[in-house]
Amino acid sequence: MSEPGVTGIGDDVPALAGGALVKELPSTARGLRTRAALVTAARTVFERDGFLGSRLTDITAEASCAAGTFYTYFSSKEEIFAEVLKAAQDDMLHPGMAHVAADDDPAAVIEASNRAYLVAYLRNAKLMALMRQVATIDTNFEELRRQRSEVFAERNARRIAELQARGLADPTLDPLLTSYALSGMVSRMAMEVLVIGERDLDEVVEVVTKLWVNALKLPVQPVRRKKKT
Amino acid sequence: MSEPGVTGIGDDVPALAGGALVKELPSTARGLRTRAALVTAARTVFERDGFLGSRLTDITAEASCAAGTFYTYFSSKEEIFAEVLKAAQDDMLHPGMAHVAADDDPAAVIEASNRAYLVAYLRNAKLMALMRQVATIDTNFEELRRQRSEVFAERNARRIAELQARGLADPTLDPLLTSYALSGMVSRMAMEVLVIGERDLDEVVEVVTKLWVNALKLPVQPVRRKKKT
Amino acid sequence: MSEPGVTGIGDDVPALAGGALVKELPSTARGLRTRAALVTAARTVFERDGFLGSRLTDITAEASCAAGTFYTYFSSKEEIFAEVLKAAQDDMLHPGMAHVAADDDPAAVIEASNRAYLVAYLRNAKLMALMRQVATIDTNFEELRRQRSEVFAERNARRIAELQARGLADPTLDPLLTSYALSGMVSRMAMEVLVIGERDLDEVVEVVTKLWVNALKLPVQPVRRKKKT
Amino acid sequence: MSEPGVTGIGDDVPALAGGALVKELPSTARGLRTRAALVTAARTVFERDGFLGSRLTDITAEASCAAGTFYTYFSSKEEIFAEVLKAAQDDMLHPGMAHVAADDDPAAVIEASNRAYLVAYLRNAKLMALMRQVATIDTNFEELRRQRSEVFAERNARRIAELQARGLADPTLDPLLTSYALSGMVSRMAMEVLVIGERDLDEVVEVVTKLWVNALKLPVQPVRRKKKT
DNA sequence: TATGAATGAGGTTTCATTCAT
DNA sequence: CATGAATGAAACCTCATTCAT
Repeated sequence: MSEPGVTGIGDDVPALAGGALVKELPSTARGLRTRAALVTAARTVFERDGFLGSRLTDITAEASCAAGTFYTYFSSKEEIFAEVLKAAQDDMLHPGMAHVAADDDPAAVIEASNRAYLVAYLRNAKLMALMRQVATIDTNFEELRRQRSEVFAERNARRIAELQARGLADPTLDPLLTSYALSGMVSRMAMEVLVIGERDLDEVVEVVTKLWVNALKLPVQPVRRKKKT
Repeated sequence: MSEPGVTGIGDDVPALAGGALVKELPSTARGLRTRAALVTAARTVFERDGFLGSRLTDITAEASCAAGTFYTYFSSKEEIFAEVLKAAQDDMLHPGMAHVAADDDPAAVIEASNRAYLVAYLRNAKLMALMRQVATIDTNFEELRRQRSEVFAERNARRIAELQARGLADPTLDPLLTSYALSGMVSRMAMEVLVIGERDLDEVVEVVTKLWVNALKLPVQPVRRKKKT
Repeated sequence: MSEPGVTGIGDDVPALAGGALVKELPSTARGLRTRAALVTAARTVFERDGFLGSRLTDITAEASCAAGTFYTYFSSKEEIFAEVLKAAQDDMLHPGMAHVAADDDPAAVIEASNRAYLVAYLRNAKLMALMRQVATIDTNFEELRRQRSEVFAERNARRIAELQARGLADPTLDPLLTSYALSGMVSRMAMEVLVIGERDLDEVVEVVTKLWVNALKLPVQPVRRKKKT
Repeated sequence: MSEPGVTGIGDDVPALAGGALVKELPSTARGLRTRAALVTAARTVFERDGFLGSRLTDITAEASCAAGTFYTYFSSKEEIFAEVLKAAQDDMLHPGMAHVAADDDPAAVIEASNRAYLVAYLRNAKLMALMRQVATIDTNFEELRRQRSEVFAERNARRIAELQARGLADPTLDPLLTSYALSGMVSRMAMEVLVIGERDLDEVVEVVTKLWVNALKLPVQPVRRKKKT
């Protein structure tokens, strides 16, 4: 969910801290309920007050439980934030990415991919902004973010290389760097133009797709226009 | 300095707070010296520990003065940070942007522009990272950043429109959105690939320039290769 | 307790701040104990060092708790001072005002009233001095004091008007202004002569009562001397 | 000026600190000018912000001089405040107390005396409030205030004794205590009713005079009504 | 598990006072 | 005498974290 073409936050990228120090899941039903309430409350509070602006007691208050209860399940604000991300990721694993026939023309695939990404971004805009903030504060999250970008960039780089191999894309472009640049471009547009600038989704999809196509010098096929979301 | 083609941080974009509530400059030489020492110390400390990680006493210690002296010149960490930005901006007003003949082919202009931007970015990489952090923390700086992006995006949009008018660029692209996208792309590459990824400058210049050229569908002229910086 | 004839600090005069922003009472016994300890400690410290001279840490030290604990229950020195006043008020609600038969002669009523006031004043002398100090510092307490004076002045004014109606008091006196003057006189005597001047209580009671009686031109009845407290 | 019948602040009561530690007067004209400017500025600032609310730098700023200059003439806020009082006292030494023939009836003398007091009080209301505040803060000023009250109370006590000796006043009243009570009454009315309550001067003069006369049981002479101010 | 009071380190901020120029 | 920058002690206040119940 950090880069276009993505279908979830972090996908299978391993969680923070490697799992060693993280508290175990509660065994009782009540425990599970409380824990879940805390995670939900944390997302609400974080989105309302920002990561820095939130106090643990705000979160426990929002979850209607005592301050001390927090430490039954988490050991820090960072840890519960990671949990919020994970929950959101689960919620985004099935972004309903329009299935495009594998033999579709590359431009259509790119457009579908970009649209799916931007739609998901918009739906989780606040969380994305939050993630951006936390990444500048906590090195672990910065690293997490970087790892994800890399995963996606590499995936897209493979696609680009493939298109080059099929003689469809400009062969003089370095696939990985190109992928970083174009993926970053879409991600940037999502925050700056779509969310902050409040531009229309279709407009943004159109322009980034056109720029991808042009940049890669893909041959333009007879347009089979897709209906809007 | 937030977007490619830029030659300074903010250029003539007005500073934060408009100057009304800001403490006035000291009248004596000694005062000016101390104030300057604080600004220098602040940059050092901020770059070393981050904005959040820095305490005012770290700054005064670095400047070898008493804690109270800070308040003689500034009223908050935010205020001295703004001053650090301003000082850096002055330092960057003459980035030695390679002069390109006005009649040069557009690709050459774009390349020069991108190179100048990336070089300046690299030189102030830590400050840029800092700015990114502060923008996610303090709305005023976020706004400042946005205003600057806008200025540059609009400038580049005018260039693009011009190229379209001259029949050199893809006329179907919306100039402003395209500008946002491509400018953002370079800015993103600066931080992610050049600074964090530690990729070679020339490599990055080459790829972003090629992508600009392709994206705009500029005609490629016989290459007159520029010497490296 | 600010004016003669009074039987408590503020009686039913509403407390400062209306209770809206004030922290709520703790729910546990331990919390109530700590809170009470703080209020007691505050009174001790305030009476010893004055309001201005007291630091919050003096209060928490006296209450044997950590500095931060203060903020669990109060948000400022003013707030805990209001609480000290309230506690004292409760302590003074039953000043054992000598019951005087309603058909007693007015002079006897006045004497009993003045004596009750002065006795209570003496018992809370330090707190009264404190209140005087705080009223000159904090507008809210000044206002509180004023409201109380008004309440009592009006009550006494009604008594005076009644005596006038019964043909017992000088009918040319404005009841309200007279009440302000005579009530203020007793209150002043309490602080200046009784407390600071350390004069004998009976002496003061005698003179202020005689002055009230003379001033109102009450008829003097055959004296049925009351035994001293 | 602290009690009725008074014609100046402190009259000849010795100044604070006995004169030992107090800085000497400047010898040059410039010095005298600066010092005077500081005293004037101090009164302005104190009356505007209260004693506690005023910072030395506010005073020097108001006097248009440097912070350090303050210490050329005074060693503390208290010291300059004493100086403000002294200056005001000089300004009030000639309150134009209506001259009353010595053989006038006592009631007329009392009325004239009360009126003069209340008029002067009104003219210096802010300073009086200030004095009240400072007296609760600084023991020296409290003592100063007490000494003055005493001086006036004793003076008035002598008058009362005289009236008793002439068979004009109730001989059963203790002259000193009575004086304290009645003088305090007027002083109290000045602040509470005249200044804070904004009642009409004549009204207040009338009631306090009548109460004095009644309280002392002075014989009422055929009224030779004085014209109002 | 849940509670919520208690803790106290750690930062900020003020301003009377000094002193070199 | 005047200046005004520098000083630094002193107080405030917050909030993550612990722990007895």
